[in-house]
Amino acid sequence: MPELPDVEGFRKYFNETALNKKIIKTELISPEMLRKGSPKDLVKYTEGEKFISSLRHGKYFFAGLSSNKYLMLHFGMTGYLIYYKLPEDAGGHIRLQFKLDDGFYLAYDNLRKFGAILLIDDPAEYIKEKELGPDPINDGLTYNKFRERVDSKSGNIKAVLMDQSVLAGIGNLYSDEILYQAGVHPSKLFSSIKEDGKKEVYKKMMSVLKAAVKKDGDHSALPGKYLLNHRSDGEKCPICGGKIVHKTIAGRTAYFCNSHQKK
DNA sequence: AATATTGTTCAGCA
DNA sequence: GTGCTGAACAATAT
Repeated sequence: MPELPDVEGFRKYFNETALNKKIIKTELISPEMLRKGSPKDLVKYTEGEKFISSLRHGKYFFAGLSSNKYLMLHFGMTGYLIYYKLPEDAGGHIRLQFKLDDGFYLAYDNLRKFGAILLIDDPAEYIKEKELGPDPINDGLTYNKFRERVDSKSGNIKAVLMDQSVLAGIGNLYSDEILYQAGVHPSKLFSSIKEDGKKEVYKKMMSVLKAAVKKDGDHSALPGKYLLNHRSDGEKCPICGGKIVHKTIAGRTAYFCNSHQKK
């Protein structure tokens, strides 16, 4: 699930469950997911420490620790956070588990081991290292700023929206959703879109992300006119009655309406 | 049984 | 340097 709205949902969940709690025990069940540093250090800087803050940039989540370090989690395609009292209520693929001082556990579950676990010093530095673009929600991205980031790119609009160095947080599903709402074909070049269309892409990007953040990334809670709940071939387009089709664009499976998103 | 999958990164090529 | 494609990563569902 994890694109910007989903990860923001995890952050909220973290705030409601683990923030300001002390870690009694740290268990790294899948040490290969720790992409740098030693498991020993992960334990050293988390056990006995408190979670004191949380932040998110794009699809990256950071939990601030009282040891002055940050736990960075990337969720890949299948990661999520889960809070539970009984270990049998944990997900089936727990990779990292914290026992908290309230008797509950907070864990990072990830079926496929894409994603990453890291212990870092400074989120801002990490974001710079990764060359992540601005986060449209956190950074209050204006239309001018959006144009500044996107205008220099020559790839198709879907690829540009998904490029984390242009903007951080949009992936396959939400890029499709934004273009569907804006009525723009995913394989169009941004430069070939008329002024009005460009503005529409920006507006829909902001409104779709905001709406999804409000629903904590829960797709089924989004309005019926969203493509997210109609991502399959031959479905009737809830906006214009056209047909939903798919095609590989920017290396991913793009779904779009073959009638109101014209090339 | 072959194929697809909400993400990232890298090699190879134009 | 830019952009595109395909592969790799890993595990599951259809």
